[in-house]
Amino acid sequence: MPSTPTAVELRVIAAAKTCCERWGIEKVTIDDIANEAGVSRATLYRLFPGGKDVLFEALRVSELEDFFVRLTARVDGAVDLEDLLVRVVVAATHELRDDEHLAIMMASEPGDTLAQLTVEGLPRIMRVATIFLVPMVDPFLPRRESARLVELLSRLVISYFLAPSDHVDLGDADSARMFISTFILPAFMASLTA
Amino acid sequence: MPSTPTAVELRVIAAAKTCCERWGIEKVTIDDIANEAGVSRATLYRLFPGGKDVLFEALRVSELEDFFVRLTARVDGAVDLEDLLVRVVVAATHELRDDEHLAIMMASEPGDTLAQLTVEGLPRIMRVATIFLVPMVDPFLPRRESARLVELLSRLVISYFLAPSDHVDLGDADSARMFISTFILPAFMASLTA
DNA sequence: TGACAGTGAGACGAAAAGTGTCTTAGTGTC
DNA sequence: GACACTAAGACACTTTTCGTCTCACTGTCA
Repeated sequence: MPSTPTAVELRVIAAAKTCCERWGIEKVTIDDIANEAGVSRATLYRLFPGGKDVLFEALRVSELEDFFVRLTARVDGAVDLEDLLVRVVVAATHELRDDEHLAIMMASEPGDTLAQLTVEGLPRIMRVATIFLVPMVDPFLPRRESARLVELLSRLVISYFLAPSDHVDLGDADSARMFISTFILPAFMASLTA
Repeated sequence: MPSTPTAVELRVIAAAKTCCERWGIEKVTIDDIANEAGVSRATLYRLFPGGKDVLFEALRVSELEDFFVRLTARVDGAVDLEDLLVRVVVAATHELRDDEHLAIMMASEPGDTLAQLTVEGLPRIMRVATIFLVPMVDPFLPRRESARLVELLSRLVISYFLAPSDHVDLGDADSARMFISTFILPAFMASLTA
């Protein structure tokens, strides 16, 4: 939604991220972030009216978009729906496992971080995931089905990331392919256009 | 000076250390520490009247004593003064370099941490260093000279730790021996009893 | 059993920190 | 010279933190 953040906005968001990693979201103050960004408090409130809440919401959206931009880059060249889904799921799982900021947050503030991956944050994740992934799935499925599929897979990737299973490893291509062809694709078979 | 801290005191001090590493001394509150220690705020104030200042002073003394206890263990069996000094200096330098807590503090709050190694903290360091080291040097020197020697070496170890030199590496036994025999021992020659 | 030391919980007012809005003055651009 | 944008900081307000206090509870020892 934030069409294109300006340079100052990006600097402030980056500062928020830095401060957040250093002190945890609980301990950060608006002043900390303003100082880190080399920006006055007035400017910060002008850019993000609403203060901390709005700013951190922007940070999360920004991170989420970065996440999917990287993901998209790693998924190019899929030949069919199964191939596409496997690549997306595997890449997303690896992205999550390699996300340093996420790891720091998870270690220092598990409660808030989990909430951002589940109850509170899931709607936003779904929204951004839909924006990025539905267009990729569209060639293979009717729009309504694409959205349902993306939602289903997003939820599953997060769930298996948070609580790994003995039976499936969505970070492994073979395992992911088996999982997807067995449990996911059949439900969408009737709608398959290709 | 704290004859023997009780179990509760030790738990509170450990909690202070943990919180300090997690949030930095600036951001920690008494409540944080009390919670981490599983102790009520009332108890904390009862144990450390004066609050944060007194508590962190106790933490520093505690760390300092641990430091010298470890140091003492690594210096056993010196045969003469030069040998003893080399061992002490090398071991102390390694202790400093390997001190994780110190590294974390230095990274997150360089100002305060440096102050604790120089202007503000040096008197305490000298005091504890004297208590631990003078008895080890005593067999070789008159008491007054021992104290002066310990002070001199402590200052040098800290200085070379904070700002390493191209000419001397006090973490290296040969280099330290050269340094000590050239620049330190001659000044105390006249007093040598052995 | 009853005195007693040690504790957790939490109320309390005071102090400090943080918040959000505003004004002012300065800077660079058109 | 008008303009947009900003840093600095004053301001009233809210929230957090502090330090002290009381009170009830729990074990321990006599």
